[in-house]
Amino acid sequence: MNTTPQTASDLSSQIAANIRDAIIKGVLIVDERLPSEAELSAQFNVSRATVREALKRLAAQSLIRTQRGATGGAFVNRISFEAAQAQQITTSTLLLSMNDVSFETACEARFALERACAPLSAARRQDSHLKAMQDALDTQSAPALSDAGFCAADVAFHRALVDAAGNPVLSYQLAGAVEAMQPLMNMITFTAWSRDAIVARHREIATAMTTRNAAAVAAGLTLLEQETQTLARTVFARRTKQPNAAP
Amino acid sequence: MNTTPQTASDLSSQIAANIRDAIIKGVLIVDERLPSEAELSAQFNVSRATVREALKRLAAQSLIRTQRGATGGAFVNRISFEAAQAQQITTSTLLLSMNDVSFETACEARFALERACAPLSAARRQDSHLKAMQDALDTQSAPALSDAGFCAADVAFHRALVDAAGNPVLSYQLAGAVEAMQPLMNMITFTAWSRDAIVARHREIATAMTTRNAAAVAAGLTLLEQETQTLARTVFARRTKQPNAAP
DNA sequence: TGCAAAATTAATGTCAGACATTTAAAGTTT
DNA sequence: AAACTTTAAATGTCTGACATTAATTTTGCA
Repeated sequence: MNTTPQTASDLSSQIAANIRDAIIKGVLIVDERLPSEAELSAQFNVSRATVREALKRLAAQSLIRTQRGATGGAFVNRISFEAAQAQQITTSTLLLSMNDVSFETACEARFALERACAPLSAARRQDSHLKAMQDALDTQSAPALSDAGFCAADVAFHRALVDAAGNPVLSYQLAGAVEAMQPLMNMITFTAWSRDAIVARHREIATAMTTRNAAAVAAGLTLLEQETQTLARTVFARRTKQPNAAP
Repeated sequence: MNTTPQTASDLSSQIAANIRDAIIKGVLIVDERLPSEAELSAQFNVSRATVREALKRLAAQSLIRTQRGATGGAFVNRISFEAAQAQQITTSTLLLSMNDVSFETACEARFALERACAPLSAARRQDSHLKAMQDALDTQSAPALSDAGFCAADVAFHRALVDAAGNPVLSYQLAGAVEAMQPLMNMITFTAWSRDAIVARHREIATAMTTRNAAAVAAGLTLLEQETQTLARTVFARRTKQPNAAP
């Protein structure tokens, strides 16, 4: 397995890596208490400050949690899907914004992944998922909605679609892809016309979900992807011709 | 956006969250230097030790890097796909092992995602990808190979398939799904017969990739998924009947 | 003058020890 | 027995010092 082979010269990294490996290999199990900071500093022969820096690193990855008080200490954390998702979203968002990933590439990835859910979602969707999609649709249809609000409802719609697959692993993996697209989508100014087009596709997809028509869900997603790509190209092309509007 | 709404009572968490938000919102840009630890401790009115714990948290998420020496300091890091992948793999692996996700659920997610790549991979694959797949196949065909080795080659095969899609975002998102399955796969003891079956499916997929037959790639993956699920069910059923062998 | 060696400096990395705060458990009193 | 108090053990924070690193400046000599 890949056990972070980075040669970290500073002690706190080494200690963090050491404990991390113990957790990954199962030497330390969930909810087990680590030795106290004083004991760890004795074991590793470093100061308490150094141990603490190592523990903070692990806490940042949700690998441990700490508790104060008499029976407190550092405990191996059971990573929850929620915590993992939150981390993944942060990382994915920054990854896209910092590596000038093209809108095209990100969009393609997102819809490809979402189509992967279509068969499962169509088969397993509950009424709650249909309702969530309908609510998002209603929000998106409001004429006075801001662009940011429109995008947020868009995310809600697609997350409902993904969650309908009833597979938490799938939901987790896709959270990053769907949410990380939001800042890129926010760069687009949606005209009333383009909003109508998107909402129309969403409506088709929602209908297909209701009738459990997997192929139609996938087809709707493909159509939506094409229109989104076209829209983005148009917006970016116009912006290039006429570089900056008023600041 | 979701900006880690956790009410962290300790100062180092608050400071870390503060700086993290500044990076996410673009107040601090890539390669920009943060104030020195002494300056930060003055700004936030805390000791240097506390600031350092905050910085270590950010470093653990690859948000910053630090450099020693006269012109050193903490710099906003450009998160690389590599670093993000490594983190995602660690998180995904622990997530699966700690939440007793069933083999079935994980397997379903993995193949669903992989099928999402099939059309793109078939269309864009280069000779290098075919070669990587072929190499993995050759490795898997060796009769004296250990189970762990067989699984490692399996991962290599599927990663080549994913990378062939030529979409770095897709590769990043799927890295977690593919790699995190490995420990679960390692729980299975592959008989010679089941290995042959898997290799045969892989061969079909490789052939379909060569001829750029997207539908055949997807079909091959579906077949492989079904066989893997059946195999796992068999193995686990036998293990339940006859709980522990020699330790 | 030009260049190499040495000193300077500014930053992070580490240490030691102290005190503050939190929390559970043990002890005490009514 | 219940409520209160004390104790102890742990993390959280602060202070000040020294070690180490690496860029920059100064010095010294050919």
